[in-house]
Amino acid sequence: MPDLLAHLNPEQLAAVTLPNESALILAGAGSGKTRVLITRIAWLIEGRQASPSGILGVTFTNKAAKEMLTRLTTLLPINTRGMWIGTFHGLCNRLLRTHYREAGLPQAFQILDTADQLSSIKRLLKGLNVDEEKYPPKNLQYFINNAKEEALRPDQVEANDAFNRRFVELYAAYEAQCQREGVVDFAELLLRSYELLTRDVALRQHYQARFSHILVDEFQDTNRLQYAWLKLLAGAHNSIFAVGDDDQSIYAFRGANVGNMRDFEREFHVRHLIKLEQNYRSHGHILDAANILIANNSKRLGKDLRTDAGYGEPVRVYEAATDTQEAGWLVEEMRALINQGVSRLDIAVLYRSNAQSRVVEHALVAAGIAYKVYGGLRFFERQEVKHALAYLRLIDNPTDDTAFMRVVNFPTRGIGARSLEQLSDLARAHNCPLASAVAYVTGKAGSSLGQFLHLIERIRAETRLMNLPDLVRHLVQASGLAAHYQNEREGQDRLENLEELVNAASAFISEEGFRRDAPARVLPMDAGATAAPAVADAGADMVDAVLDAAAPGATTLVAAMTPLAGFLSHASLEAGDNQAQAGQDAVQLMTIHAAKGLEFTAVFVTGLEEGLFPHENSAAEADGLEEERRLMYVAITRAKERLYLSFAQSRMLHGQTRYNVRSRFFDELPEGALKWLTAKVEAGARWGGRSDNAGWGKDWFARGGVAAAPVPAALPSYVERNRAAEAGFRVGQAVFHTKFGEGTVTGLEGSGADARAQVNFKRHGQKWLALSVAKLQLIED
DNA sequence: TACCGAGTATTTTTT
DNA sequence: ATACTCGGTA
Repeated sequence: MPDLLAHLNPEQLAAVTLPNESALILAGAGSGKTRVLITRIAWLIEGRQASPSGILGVTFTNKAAKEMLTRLTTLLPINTRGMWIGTFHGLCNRLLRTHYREAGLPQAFQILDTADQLSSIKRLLKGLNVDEEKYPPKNLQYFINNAKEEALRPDQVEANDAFNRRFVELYAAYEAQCQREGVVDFAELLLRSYELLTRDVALRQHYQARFSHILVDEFQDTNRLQYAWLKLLAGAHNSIFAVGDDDQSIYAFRGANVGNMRDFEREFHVRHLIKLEQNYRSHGHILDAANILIANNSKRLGKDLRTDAGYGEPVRVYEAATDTQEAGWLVEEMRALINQGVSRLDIAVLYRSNAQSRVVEHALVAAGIAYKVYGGLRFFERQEVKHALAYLRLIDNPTDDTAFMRVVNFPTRGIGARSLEQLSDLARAHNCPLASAVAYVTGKAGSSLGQFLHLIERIRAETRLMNLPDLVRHLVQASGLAAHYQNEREGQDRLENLEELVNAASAFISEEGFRRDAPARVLPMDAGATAAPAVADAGADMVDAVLDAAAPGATTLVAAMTPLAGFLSHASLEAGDNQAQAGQDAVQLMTIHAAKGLEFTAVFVTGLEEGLFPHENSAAEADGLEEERRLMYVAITRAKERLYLSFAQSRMLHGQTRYNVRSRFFDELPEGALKWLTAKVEAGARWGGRSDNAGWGKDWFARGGVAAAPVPAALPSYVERNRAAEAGFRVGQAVFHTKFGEGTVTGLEGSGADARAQVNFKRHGQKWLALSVAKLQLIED
C-alpha cells in the first residue's frame, strides 16, 4: 500500500484517500488527474473498501477509458474484469444489451452513429412528404438530440407554435421508426438506460447495490442527462468521485453543462472539494500566462496552477503580415527546434478551426517537414467500411432499414430510385421492414429486389457457423464489394480498408475475450425477416448459448452480446483513429479541441486574431467569450517548455482576404511572460486612437472586429473599408432591412461598388448584401 | 446509372 | 478556396 501512495503530492494524496462520500476534485491541467483517479480505484480495492465489481468508472472517450484500464492493470495485479469502466455510451450499451427485454429493445438492436441517424431522418421525411426546405433534416436531428439530452420524450417537449409542434410530431415519428427498425441513436442509449433504471425499481436497486463507488472523469463535460443518469445510479447511498476542471470546459456547444459541477457540489453535499493545483507539465512563464488569462473569466470555481519548474523560456509572440508569412515563420522556428533535438512528435501546431491547417501544411510540405493532421475521416466512417458494416447489420438484423437502403443497390444491381420508392411505400402501407415488403413488389423490380434479399439470406446461411473474422472476410467477397472496388480506379485504398476491417474484427474478438472459434452469431436467423420476433423471445437461451461459446471466465456482460452484435456496437461507438497518416516522426497539426488532454514540448498557437480566435460566432452565444478564453487556456497549457503565439494582419478565408486585428487575448496575458519577436504595436496607435475597452455587450466583437480592423494604408481596400465604416457599418452594428427585418452585421468585404455586408437577420439568418443596392438602415441603441 | 455543373456553406466534436 | 450536395442530362 505505501507503494501505491508514494510520490503523490499532499493534495493528490488527500483526494486518493478521501472517505467514502461524494467529492469533487478540481484538477487543473497537467496536475495528474488520471493518476489520482486510478490510484483512488486501486487504493479502494487494495484496502478492501470496494470490490472490483463495486467500481463504476465513467469517461467520455474510449481512449480515456482504455488508458484508465491499462494503467490500472499495471498498478494492481488483479483482474479488472468485474469493474465497469467505459464511456457513458459504452456502459449504457452494456446495460441495454444485458436487459434488452426490460428496455423494450430487440436483442440484436443496433446503434446509429450521427451519419446513420441523419440518413434515417432523411428517409423518414421523404416518406412523410415533408418539405426538407422547411424542415431541414439537420435541424430536426439537432432538435431530437437536444430533447433527448434533456430527457424529454415527444409528449414532454413544449411546443408553442405550429412549427415546433411539427418538429415534435416528426420526433415522435422518428422514434416509432427507430423502434420498428430495432435501432437506437447515441442519445437514445443514454435516455433508454436512464428510463430503464427509473422505471424498473428492482433493476435500479440491483445496480445501486452493486456500484458503491462511482468515479467520473472530465466531469465538466457532462450534459444534463448524463448527470441525471449518474445521480440515479448513485441513489441515496453511493458516492460519486467527480474529477474535472471548469476552466477546461470547451464543449458547451454540444451540450456539456459546466453548471453540473456546482449542482453536484450542492446536491451531493460535497464536503471535500480538493484542488489539484500543482502542475507537472509546464514551465513557469507558460503557467503564468495561463493563470492570468483565465482569471479574466467570471464564472469560475477558482484555481491557480503552480510549478516547481523554473520560469523557463518566455512565451514568444509573432505578428505576421499574412497567414503565409505566419506559416513560413513557424516552419523556421520549428526547424530550429528540431535542430536543437526536439522530436517532431513533440511539436504541435494548434489552431481554432480546421480550415487553418491548409496554409501551414503548404509551408511544411515546402520545407520537407513530415507532419500529421488530426481530424479527418475515421476508420469506421469510411464509405467502404460503412457499406460492409451495413451488410453485417442486415445479416444480424433484417429490420434495419437504414442498412438496407445503404447497400440495396451498392454495388449497383439495377435497383433504381423508382423501385425503392415503390418498396418504401409498400413497407409503409404494410407497416413492415423494407426487407419484408420486397414480397409485395411485382414485376422486374420485384425480382431484382428478391435477388438482393436472396443474396443476404445466402450469406447469412453460409456464415452461420463462421467466427467473426471469417464472416467479415466472406461477406466482403460475397457482397460484391471486393469485386466492385477491384474494378474501380481509385479502389485500392478501399480494398485495403476492407482487409483492415477483417483485422479489426479479429482484434475485437481477442480484446473482448471471445473464444476465437465462437460463431459470430449464435441463433439461426435463416428464416430472414420473419425470424426477428423469435430472436427477441429467445433472450435467455441466447445468453446461455453465448456464455457457452465464450471464453471461460468471460463476464456475462460481454457474453450478453454475440460477437457480431458486439462488433457492430464497437464500430458505432468507437469510430477509430482519425489521423491522416499514422506512424513516423511527424509534427502534429490539430485544432485546440483535439489537443485537449495532450501535451507537447513545443506548441504553436496560430491565428490569434479577433474573429478567428475568439471566433466571431461566439459573440452571439451566451458565455461565448468565456468559452473561447477557456479554449485559449487549454491551448496554452498544452505546452511544456516552449510556447509560441502568432497572428497575421491578413488571412485568406473562404476565398476572401480578411484583415484582422490581433486577438484581445494578448491584452490579457502578463507582459512579463511574453517576448515579442515583432514590435508590439499598441492598440491605440494602430487604431487611430480608438482603444475603447468597455465591457462586452452585444457588440463586444465590434471593438476589435473585422470591419474596425486597421488595414495598412497601402492595401487597396482600406479607403473603401473606411468609407463603409464612416457610413456606420461595422461588425456588431444593428441594422434594419425593409424585407428581412432586423439583423446584426457580422462581416464586411469588398470595396467601392462591390462593398458587401454580411448580416445575420433575426428571422432570415445570414445574408450577404451589396451595400450599394440593399437599403440597410442603421439602428441606434 | 454516371457524371457534370450550379449552388451552397463552411467553429469547435465524442459517442 | 474548397468541399460537398443536388438536380439535370448523356
